Amino acid sequence: MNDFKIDMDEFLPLRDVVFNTLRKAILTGQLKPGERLMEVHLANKLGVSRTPIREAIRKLELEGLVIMIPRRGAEVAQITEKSLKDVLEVRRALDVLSVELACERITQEGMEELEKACQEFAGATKGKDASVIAMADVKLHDIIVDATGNQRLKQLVNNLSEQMYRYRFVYIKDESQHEKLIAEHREIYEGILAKDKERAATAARTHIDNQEKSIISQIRLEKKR
Amino acid sequence: MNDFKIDMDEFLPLRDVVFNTLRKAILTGQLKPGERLMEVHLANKLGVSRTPIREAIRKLELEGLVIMIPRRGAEVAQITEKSLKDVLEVRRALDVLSVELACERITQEGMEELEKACQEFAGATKGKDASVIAMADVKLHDIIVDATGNQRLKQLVNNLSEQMYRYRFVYIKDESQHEKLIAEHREIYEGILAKDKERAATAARTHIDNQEKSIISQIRLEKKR
DNA sequence: TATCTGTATCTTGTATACATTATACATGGA
DNA sequence: TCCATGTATAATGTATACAAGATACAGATA
Repeated sequence: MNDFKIDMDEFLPLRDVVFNTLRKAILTGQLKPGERLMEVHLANKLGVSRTPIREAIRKLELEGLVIMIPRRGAEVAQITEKSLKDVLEVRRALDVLSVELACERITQEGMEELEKACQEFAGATKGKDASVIAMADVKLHDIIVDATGNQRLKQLVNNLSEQMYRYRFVYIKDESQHEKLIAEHREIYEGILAKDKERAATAARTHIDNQEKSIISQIRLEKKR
Repeated sequence: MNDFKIDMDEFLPLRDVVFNTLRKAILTGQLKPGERLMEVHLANKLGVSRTPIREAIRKLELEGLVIMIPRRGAEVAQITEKSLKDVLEVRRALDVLSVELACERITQEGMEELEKACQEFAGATKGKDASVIAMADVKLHDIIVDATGNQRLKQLVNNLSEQMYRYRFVYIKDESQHEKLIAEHREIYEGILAKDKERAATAARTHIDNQEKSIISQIRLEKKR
């Protein structure tokens, strides 16, 4: 369709490139909780000056991914079991809102996309590549928030989801869970198709509940080590 | 209790002072939607260099209060009827979540504070000072989100609330609404007291619905001018 | 030995200088 | 008259220089 779709990062201001880079590094665990973010160090590593680094850090601070200590600088925020429960508590409410609104507002095409996404997710679980599965999962959920037509909601849900990317791979890799995940997605799909808010909401809640269990148990494992 | 409670802004980094200043200016309407934020201009006006100005703008950008246009700079975000409906749609869900969690988790002291806050709000409406009423309103809602014990939820609700501070004063000044507001607060209080989630949730929803009506009608008025 | 203090060093906080790009306006040609 | 193009201006994007506070460690003192 568009042969010129090159990497748009080339045209972003450095601060945004740095912001995306650092964020990804934090979310994937390359930068570990508690690790200090020293400006000159990062500037050398990324080959830019301190200015874009600083501006990126300001944004990460507001997103809650780093915490600032005055006159000492920034460090990667710790993720505690409590903070994760807090995030999931909010996300549960917003995911429920999303599917309810989707029931009201989704278009014919949206519904078709959603069905395709369900099938593609199921297909992805047949393969072994966790990142493919993760992408299929993201796409499916994106279709739902897009169907709400609420930009703010989409932004918030995405932000909250990203906070747990680190832990996502674990329950996505766990093959014994795949059938359950497919069924949960199916149930959400059916709920939206039937425009049955109650059913869709319940399914969304269950979906989050299961994620929460999986992630929390993983955190406890990590803590013991 | 603490005689040394001086203005802590003295000790904040300039970027935070600037951030708070600009944010307040936007939320109170001193900086109008569409108005450009030019760095040198602001730097001169506030008597600082461009660096803290830029860092403050990065944070405002992430908060959605300003939008960035590449190589052109920042301007105050426009608030459309659509964007306001989007924000309120999310806030409705989070306010409902807040009161439901408060039903489960509020302490004895919290409940007492809440009752006091209700009374103080009613008292404030007797006076003519809109900012006093607004503060009483903020305090009341703060007690509720605090009762949830969920920091993330608190942060998000506060952020979403702030987006409408500009319009708040209108329905707060409208004396004919005061009795209604007091009754709505009372109903939320009663719901939480009775630990009746359904009742509290319904009251919270009604509270937002009424705000929405009031603010939307005001925006339509402004648009006509 | 323990504690305090002073200093060296490192890091952030702030200001400023330089590079690059967008905008406005004037000038010329169709 | 209208449009295109060039140039001046002004803004942002980036880098660097300078100021000031925090940390660590050595040495002095009790």
